[in-house]
Amino acid sequence: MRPTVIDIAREAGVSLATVDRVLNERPGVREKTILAVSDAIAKLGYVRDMAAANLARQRNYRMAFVLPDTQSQFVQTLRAELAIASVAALAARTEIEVITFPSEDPHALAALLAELPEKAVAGVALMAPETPILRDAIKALRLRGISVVALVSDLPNTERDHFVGINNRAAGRTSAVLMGRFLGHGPQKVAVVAQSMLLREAVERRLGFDEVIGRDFPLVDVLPTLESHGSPDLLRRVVGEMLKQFSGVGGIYLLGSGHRALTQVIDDLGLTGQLVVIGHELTPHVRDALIAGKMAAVITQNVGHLVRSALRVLRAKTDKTPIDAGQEQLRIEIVLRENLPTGPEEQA
Amino acid sequence: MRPTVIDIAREAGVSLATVDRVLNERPGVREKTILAVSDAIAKLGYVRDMAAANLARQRNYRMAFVLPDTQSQFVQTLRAELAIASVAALAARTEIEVITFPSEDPHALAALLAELPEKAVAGVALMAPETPILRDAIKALRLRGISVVALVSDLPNTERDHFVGINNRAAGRTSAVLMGRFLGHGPQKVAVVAQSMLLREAVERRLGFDEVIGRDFPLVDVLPTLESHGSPDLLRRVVGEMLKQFSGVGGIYLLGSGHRALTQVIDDLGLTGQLVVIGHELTPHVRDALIAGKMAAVITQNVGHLVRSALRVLRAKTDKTPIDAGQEQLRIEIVLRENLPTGPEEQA
DNA sequence: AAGAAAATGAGGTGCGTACCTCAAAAAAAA
DNA sequence: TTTTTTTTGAGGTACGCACCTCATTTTCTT
Repeated sequence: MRPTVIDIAREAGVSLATVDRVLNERPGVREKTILAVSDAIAKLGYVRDMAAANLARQRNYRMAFVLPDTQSQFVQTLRAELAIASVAALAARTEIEVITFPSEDPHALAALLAELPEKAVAGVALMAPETPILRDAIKALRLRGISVVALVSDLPNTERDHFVGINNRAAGRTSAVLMGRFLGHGPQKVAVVAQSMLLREAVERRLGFDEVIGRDFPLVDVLPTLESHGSPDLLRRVVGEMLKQFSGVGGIYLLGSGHRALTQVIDDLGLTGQLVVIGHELTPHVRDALIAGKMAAVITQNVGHLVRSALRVLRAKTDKTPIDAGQEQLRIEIVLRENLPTGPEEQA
Repeated sequence: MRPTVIDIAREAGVSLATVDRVLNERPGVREKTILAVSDAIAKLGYVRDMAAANLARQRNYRMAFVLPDTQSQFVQTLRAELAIASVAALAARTEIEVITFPSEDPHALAALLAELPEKAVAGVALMAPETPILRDAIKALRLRGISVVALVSDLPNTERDHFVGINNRAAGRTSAVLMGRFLGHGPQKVAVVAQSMLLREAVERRLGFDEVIGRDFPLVDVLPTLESHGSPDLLRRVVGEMLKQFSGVGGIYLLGSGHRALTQVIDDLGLTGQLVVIGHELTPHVRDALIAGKMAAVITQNVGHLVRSALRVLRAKTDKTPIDAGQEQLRIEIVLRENLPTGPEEQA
């Protein structure tokens, strides 16, 4: 039979009230008594029943997910996963609130964060670029006892409790190995396309990519980054020009997610299948491109895991419970057509 | 405020006892009343608090993991992950019992399974090859209300509730794509090495491998499978002979996990770095081989996720709760040196 | 309509924990 | 020592639910 607080009290020779004071770190207990209780806990192998504890505590975890108003497929996927997780979270007395901020306005973001304490939020998962204002806002949240988790892109110079996401530099390195090996032998050129090099992730991936190409694939020449600034037309134009201008381009590396305009311009030039196209984020369009053979590989992270991991970490932080590092480490996933996760049902 | 059973009773105009009868599917309630309660549940958006329910139920989930006595690194990793999961599971009132059976004795396995009902086990996760005797044993377990989950290798013709693991055929296909692309152009030969082709996984992977090589890489010639039968010496000899006999061997595909003897024989012949070696299961040795550049890629599944998924599925089955297909779908992971998980623990 | 059967209600207890109050005991300070 | 302060104990209530009993009401049979 699993030991309960009553067993601990008996074993330690103290009352239930004292055990309770020790367990919940309430004041008014001598060091000696705390030790006696701790010993009893260790001896009996007591594990606190968090379910019962939370029930008694009447604790309702309100967690906020703060996301930019970007219309990208990645953020949309994230929102979709959040919607799914919300349902499941309800059964674990956790409520998820999704808050959207204007992606270009750090002040608005800070203002939204400042409102959180009044909403009785226990933790915040935040996907936003780091700015001085944001640093202050996070500091303020932490001071009010609200846990903060950086989502997707890290906020290394802030006081966030944790980062949930992948190492983008390593993701870039992974892309480079695949690109280099898929290109095969002989001198080749690789074009790099990004939405904007102002994005931290893009910069980090590019760094990792260049690092490995330079080290392991000396015959591969990486061209300067082309920026689309979110415009399909611009993307089409710059890529089109690049492909006409440079001969010997064997691959295209997308620092962001694959876009319809990109595969289309390749199609238009009759180059489909001749270029090794590698990108990030397994969005619906990228999925199609993989199946159609228009992209060779995608480096991604499992957005479902991302959301669940953020939730678990936030819960652990508010419960002051240790987190399982192995479980929370997100993998840099390589997806080819052949290991594309199928829909909900695949298992034979 | 989240609705409780009391709210449901008030809304439906019935007593608490009736709501309870409906919720727990106890007899003695008219169809009409059941509907009234269901409507109230739907209207209020009631979600049963499983934590409180299980607390009241005094439910202790005893789950058995039945594994072969194989000394392979994969099974060892599995055991290690189970040990980790046991600690975490305890906090969720779940006890894990690991049972070992002699891998070559289906009767002994069946006998062990037959003992489970007396142990008050709620569910079983089973890693074993399918035999007629096993089919009967599983059927008997199901009849006694015990959930059965197939682990790692599926038991498709049995009455198992669920399969937790990857599709090995798809894993073989994935290996083939990498092998084909890594080999580059020109005619090449690929050797295939397995412990034994009696293992279902090995057969399925080989099928998937041949399928894709035959379809997408017509210039690649896949040699017959070499079997090591678990003996490092035999492995060394057959691979050594093969490499001397055939010229133009550019790659080796390991249907199982990488073994020290294999990389050694390649070393001895001075072929390290010249062969594309691809295998399965990220065991400690394979990890080293990746870092040293002796293996190009590993196709694997996350054993931590495997264990946690099996546990979640077993819980869901005993609770008669729906399972989240998205979360339980295990990914076919591709691991290169550059995206090797850096976590504190090993993953296989 | 009377009796039998089925459905429902009222109320209680317990699961393991949190948190509260008030009195009593022990330790520290005077 | 006495007084003050600190520590501890005893006991209660609550959380949301499961499960039990027994009385009462409703519905079905004949």
